[in-house]
Amino acid sequence: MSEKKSGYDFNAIELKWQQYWNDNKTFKAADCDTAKPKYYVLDMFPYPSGQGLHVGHPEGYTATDIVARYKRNKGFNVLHPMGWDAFGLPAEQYAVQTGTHPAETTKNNIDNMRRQIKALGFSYDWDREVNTTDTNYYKWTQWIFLKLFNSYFDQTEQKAKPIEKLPIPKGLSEDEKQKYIDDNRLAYEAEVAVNWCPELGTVLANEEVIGGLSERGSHPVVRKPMRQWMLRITKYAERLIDDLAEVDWTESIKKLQIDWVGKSIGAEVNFKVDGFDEDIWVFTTRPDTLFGATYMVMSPEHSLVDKITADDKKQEIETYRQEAARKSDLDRTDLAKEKSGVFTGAYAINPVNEEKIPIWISDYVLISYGTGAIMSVPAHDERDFEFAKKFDLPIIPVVDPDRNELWDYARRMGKFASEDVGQINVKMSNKGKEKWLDNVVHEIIQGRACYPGKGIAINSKQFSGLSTAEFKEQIASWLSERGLGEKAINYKLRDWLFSRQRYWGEPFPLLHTEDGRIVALSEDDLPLQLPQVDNYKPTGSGEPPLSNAVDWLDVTLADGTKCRRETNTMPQWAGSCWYYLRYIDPDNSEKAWDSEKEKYWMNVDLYIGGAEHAVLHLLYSRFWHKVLYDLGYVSTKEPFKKLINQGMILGEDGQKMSKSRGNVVNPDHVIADYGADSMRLYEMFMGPLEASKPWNIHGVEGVYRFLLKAWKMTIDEETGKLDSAVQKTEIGEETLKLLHQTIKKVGGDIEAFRFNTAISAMMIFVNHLSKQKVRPVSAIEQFTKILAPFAPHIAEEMWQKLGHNETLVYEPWPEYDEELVKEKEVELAVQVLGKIKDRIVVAADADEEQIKEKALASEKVTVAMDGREPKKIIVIKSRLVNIIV
RNA sequence: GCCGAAGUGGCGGAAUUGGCAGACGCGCGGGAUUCAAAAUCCCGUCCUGGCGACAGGGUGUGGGUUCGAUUCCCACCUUCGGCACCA
Repeated sequence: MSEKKSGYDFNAIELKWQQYWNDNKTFKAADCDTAKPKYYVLDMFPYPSGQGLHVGHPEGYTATDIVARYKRNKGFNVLHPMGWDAFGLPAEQYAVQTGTHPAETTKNNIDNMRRQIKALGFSYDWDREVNTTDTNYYKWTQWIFLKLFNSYFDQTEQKAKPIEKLPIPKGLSEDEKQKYIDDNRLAYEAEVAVNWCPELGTVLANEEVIGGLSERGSHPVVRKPMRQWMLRITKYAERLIDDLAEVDWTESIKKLQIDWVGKSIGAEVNFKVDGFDEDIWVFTTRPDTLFGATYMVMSPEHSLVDKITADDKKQEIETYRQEAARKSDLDRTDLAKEKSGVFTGAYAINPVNEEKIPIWISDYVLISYGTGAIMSVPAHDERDFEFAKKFDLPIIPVVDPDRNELWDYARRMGKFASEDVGQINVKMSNKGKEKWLDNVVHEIIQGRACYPGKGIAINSKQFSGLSTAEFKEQIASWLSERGLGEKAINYKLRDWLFSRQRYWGEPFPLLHTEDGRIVALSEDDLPLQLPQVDNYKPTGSGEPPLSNAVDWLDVTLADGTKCRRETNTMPQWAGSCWYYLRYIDPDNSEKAWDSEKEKYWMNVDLYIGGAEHAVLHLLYSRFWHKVLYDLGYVSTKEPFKKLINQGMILGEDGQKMSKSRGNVVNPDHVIADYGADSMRLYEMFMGPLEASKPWNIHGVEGVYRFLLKAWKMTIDEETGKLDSAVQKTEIGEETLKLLHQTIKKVGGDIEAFRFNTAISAMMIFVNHLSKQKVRPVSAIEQFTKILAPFAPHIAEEMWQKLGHNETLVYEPWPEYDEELVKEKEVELAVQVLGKIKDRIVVAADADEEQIKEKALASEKVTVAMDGREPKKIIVIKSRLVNIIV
């Protein structure tokens, strides 16, 4: 399209100003400038994919750019950086297929995406660009890893400390001492079950496994314990929840994080195994139902299963375990609707009543949560109830339900788990409801139905009659006194599996000695560079690709000890966990960042990115930040003050954009046809930042027309100079009022991230001003300033044509006068009994009496009142009048 | 199943300490300009009835609170996003 007859040659204008900003380093952020307040605006940095930018990226980037530019106008020293989260699988897979080194692929992709991002005119300080795959960057990722490795978590102080300060129990041998230390590090090695695909020779992520088969090629996948590096994020569970109070995030994102951490309070209880000298610990949130525990279930992976299984059950147990191993975590829950399990032949002793209860294994018990074993109380747990029904195990009720809670529970369930009670009917009469509840309670205390709620204890010896809450308290002390259990807190959050069997990631700065010890590199030996390899595939035995780097692999220490390097690499999260800190001091070769600069810039005032990172990235990042805080490297508890998740931009068909649907919009084309300013403006005009909304190319035309109109009200189409209607005169009353209203609205909307309505206000102003025969220069100048954060190129060009030589990036934001914003006269709706009958115009400061008088004087109102007397007259100033008769 | 967000014209959306529903933009209809078209400009545009002034209805559905509800409360339906037996 590229309509340039109007003189609005956006391609030329945009190129010109991008060049200007670049040459003049207009957006360079000054470190530690105490003359100005600082403002740190951060985008989630992108993975440089071969597809390049999609229209979703610029949405968040435009929002932050508007804020960054606005804050500069408001006198802030703004830090607004950009970089690349460049490790990751796609470049590695491309390397496997083509032999191209991932570094080369990555560089090309970055060059392309940088070009695309620059074409949108964002005000980044490009001198601070970071790249997680750069050795000068990942040197410090490795440095942080060493900090984790060389720290432990002090339980009483609830913080990380250097490992040298770890108190070591007396009387340990050298080996035991070493093991004790290693077991307390924040980074530790463990055998964990991973999704192993023998055919592909690699470990797969949960989402790469579908129905027990690999997503690529449909090969069988099994759960296999493998040696992995883990990070002790669970130590920070409590603080990750508590410190959310300090940040300005929406309640729903906070809740997402809280639920992910998944704190639950209960007790761990010790069950002896009958005939063995073994203990099985179980975690329960309902220690008050111990008397109702009629059997026990262990996860198939539980370490005691082999030991306690009776000889005649071994075959059956082994078969079941193998079946369970074949299922991924997802399949276990999704496909296994019907409960399954096998009896081990062994019995446990219930500590409260010495009853022998059978021990089963079943895959509904997860090895990774709690202790990997549960006590089953079928009368008060739905899963246990289902299992007991299926295998005909006894059900002993121990809670007489609280009737209110039972009613709520039954209503939520929609039905009740017993055939003998009729369907629940929400519209039941009170009497009917009581009768129905009587029946249900009867079913429950007969053990024919399950009720998981609170109530009064029954069948629990000396504890009978206690409320659930009292019982929990008393049983906890009772168990504790006898050494049979303790209060305990469990979290759904697991320690972070931090190693990957990949090539394209940060190498761990660790050595394995011949005799099995682990030695960390010293900080002086960093960076540990990624070696060249001929083959990017894992070896057939599942060894990571780095095992192929023979020259790199073997190391001999100064004392002659022979070592092998760690061949796993870090996950993509590692680099993105701390990039916001490197932006503060990106070229520092002595330190990860200077602490004066850190104190000046942190924390991040505004962080915008996709909702897909609302849980993991933010949790991991916050975890690292807290460790760095404990060790004194950062000055704030939390990294990100204000967080916003932008919504998704859908295709024109309202579907998620994807290559297969063919509905992907390429920003390059939009910029070529309508310009970057139109692209930016449209992405903000579509709707609220946080909502998902469909792309519509006609919408781009709409905002383009707005820019064109703004251009034409300023510039003469023929001469390219100021239009003759633009004159140095006083601004007329009406225009002045609208101008001040617009300044107020746009500023307020930017502060509240309501960019769509800010643009609409500017449209109203341009619609008004472009109709005026004479257009005062000062009105246009002020308008240009408020347009600038949204459409910076056209604004700079207009600013220049208005006779200014300097960029308007640092021009002060226009002030508005509250007096001028106010309307002098207002129109009120006059209602009779809530229905609008007429409208009256009154002075803005008219009092109630005057308004009433004027309203009652209306002829239409008189007709509508039909001779009745007003009983009450409600006056809402500047809104309406309602007459009640 | 659980948790979260949201349902407003033909479309994207605006309006909430409860006070004139539909700002702004798209699309559509009509007109101007043009040999004609594109572009541009002007007018109209929630629905129903009426030539009309006007009347009635209207914010997913059904109730409730209120002088007054898109906004608050209860129940339900639908869509999207997240989680997945967490004892």
